[in-house]
Amino acid sequence: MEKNSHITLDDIAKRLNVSKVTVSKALRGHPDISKETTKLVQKIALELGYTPNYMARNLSSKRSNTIGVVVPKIAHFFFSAVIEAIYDTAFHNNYEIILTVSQENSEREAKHIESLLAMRVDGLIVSITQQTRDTAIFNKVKKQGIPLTFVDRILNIPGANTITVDDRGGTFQAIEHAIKLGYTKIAHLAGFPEINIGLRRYQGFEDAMKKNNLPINSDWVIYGGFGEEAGYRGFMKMYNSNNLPEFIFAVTYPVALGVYAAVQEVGMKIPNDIDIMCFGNSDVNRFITPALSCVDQPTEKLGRSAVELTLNQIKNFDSFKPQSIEIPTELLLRETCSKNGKFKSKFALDGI
Amino acid sequence: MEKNSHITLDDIAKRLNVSKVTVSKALRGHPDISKETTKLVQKIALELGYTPNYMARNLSSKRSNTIGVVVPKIAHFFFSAVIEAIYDTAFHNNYEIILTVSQENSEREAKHIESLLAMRVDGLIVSITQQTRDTAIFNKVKKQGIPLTFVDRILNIPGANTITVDDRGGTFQAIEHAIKLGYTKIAHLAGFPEINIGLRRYQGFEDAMKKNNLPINSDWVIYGGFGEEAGYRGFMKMYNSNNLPEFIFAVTYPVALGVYAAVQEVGMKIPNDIDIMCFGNSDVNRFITPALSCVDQPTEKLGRSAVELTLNQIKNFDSFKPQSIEIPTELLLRETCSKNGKFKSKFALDGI
DNA sequence: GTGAAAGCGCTAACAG
DNA sequence: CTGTTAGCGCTTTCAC
Repeated sequence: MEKNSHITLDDIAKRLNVSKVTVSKALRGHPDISKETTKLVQKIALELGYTPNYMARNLSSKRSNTIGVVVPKIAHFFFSAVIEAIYDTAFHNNYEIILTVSQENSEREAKHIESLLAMRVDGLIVSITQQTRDTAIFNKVKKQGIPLTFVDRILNIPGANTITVDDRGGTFQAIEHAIKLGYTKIAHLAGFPEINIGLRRYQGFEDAMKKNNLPINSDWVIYGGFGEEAGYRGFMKMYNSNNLPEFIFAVTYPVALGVYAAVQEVGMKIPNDIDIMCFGNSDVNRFITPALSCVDQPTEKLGRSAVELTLNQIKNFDSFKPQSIEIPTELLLRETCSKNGKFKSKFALDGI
Repeated sequence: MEKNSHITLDDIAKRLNVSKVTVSKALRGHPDISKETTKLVQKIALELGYTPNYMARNLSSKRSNTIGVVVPKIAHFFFSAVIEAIYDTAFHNNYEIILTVSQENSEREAKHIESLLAMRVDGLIVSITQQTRDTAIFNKVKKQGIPLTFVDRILNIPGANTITVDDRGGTFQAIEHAIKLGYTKIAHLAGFPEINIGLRRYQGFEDAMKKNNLPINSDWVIYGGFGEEAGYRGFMKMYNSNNLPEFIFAVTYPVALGVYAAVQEVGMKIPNDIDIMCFGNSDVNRFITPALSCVDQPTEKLGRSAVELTLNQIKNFDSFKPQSIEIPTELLLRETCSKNGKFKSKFALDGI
């Protein structure tokens, strides 16, 4: 029960009358050491309850077997799913993850990155905050030669990898679907244009409208953020000006939920009075009434690719060329924006 | 851009013709060093882009300023909220968190704990998997003198702290509420009795039934797990035996969602044909129709307390006595189990 | 196959 | 106030 009473290599070595080098090698299964010695060492190590000291190991080997991760939020469907995939992939590659949370605060983000550098992570995976504009800290990361991969919310840093979903194409597909259903008066609650996902999703909207020769009504393109309030306010603005569209595409699912709230408040009904769809899936999309159709982001693939790409760069540092990967999305039709009724029940349970 | 070209204390020392001890102290703001030297050192450190090496620091100081965390899941409302609180609290105390995810797999849990021990975390916070029965690894943690705090899903380990919510009292309150509304035929979908939350919630159910002289019908106490399928199967079992209760208390919200699915499938309606409530809140509770009343767990407080307690033990190692904290819950009434209609609209947005 | 020597970058203890 | 000495526990040459 004593504090700081750890068994060391030397303890094992003395017990067996060998040197600690032998023990070190045996424990790592180095071919230098004979089978018998190796077995013996491992037996004693177990017996003594030896726990290696990674700090010492990493200090002398100059690698940490660790990837640092910075995300803006955890308690959010998208991020928690991506994070889970990151953890899984790292685990299967025998790497540790050190996760930090910026809480959408860019100063905190920078602090976390400093810490991660100080911990000598072998690579870094970042999804930036909504407010990140300064690139200094990221340039520092690259200057120290640390592989850097941006996920979903990206920055243009020379030498960094980026992994995004096809925001533009996914949105395009969704809008085209709405148009095929007969909608022509189409609104877009668009987040912020300074953030890449806001910009790209808007472009997809624009693409689809142009291709179908539909006018873009500037009253129906509303910026204001990615949260519920943005959706609520966005709808109310259109409602109060007595100029409502037939269909709304929301930049995120919380924005769509804000619209649901506003629509109910004014006594209208989705999807009959006004129809809606959004970018991004969540549990709520599935269970809300009417169930909310959306552009589904492959979170698992995003997280996995981020780790694999970073690992790849760590292991092939000299020959590696920075990559930008864009992952396709899928249209997930439920009760909204889906007149044909070909959707699964929202209560359909997986595997039953 | 070179790999592994880090500035060290010595580099700064040589530049200023002082010893590296002076630099080390100056950088940490040690009172030994004069204001001018300190300032000068900090200036040069910044200029050179110095990043301290925590591995070296921790190796020699024998502390890591780090708390290890093991949770069964991330992409789950309850855990992601607790984790976020853990991160926040650690951040404000200048501690780092190393989070690992067991994916409800006890072998993986043990592996992660070994890693965290090897990283020499100063303390450990754990919420065990559904299948954890073996206590060996936790005893090892205590043997190494590492402060250990269990959160929500606990194990009985001598010397460990536990932080739980009042599962028994919260359930009691919920069942009493249902009884006051006039229900007497009450069912409980109860998870697994081997897990503390399963056991405690069942006890709360039992308490309320006994106190109100209501019989407990063994056909209406159904075990089977904490997920959606458990809820689906539990309801179907009662339905198929032509013996339905008036009210169901679900051990978790996924179990309740499974019941929603089953109820819809057989063409019944909640809350008129059968009413329901559950332990645990989530976004879905709020947005589903009818909105699902529940026992609300104070996730923020759980996470915060876990970190504070662990930190307390780290800092007062010798005088510290292990603690068991139980945090009260709150009844959160929405559209189910709430005949008086005094609930807020499910679409009510915070702060609007 | 095995081990002795050197050092990773830093901090703690003590001496000046 | 500043510097010297000695490690922390491990891995990496390079001899034997």
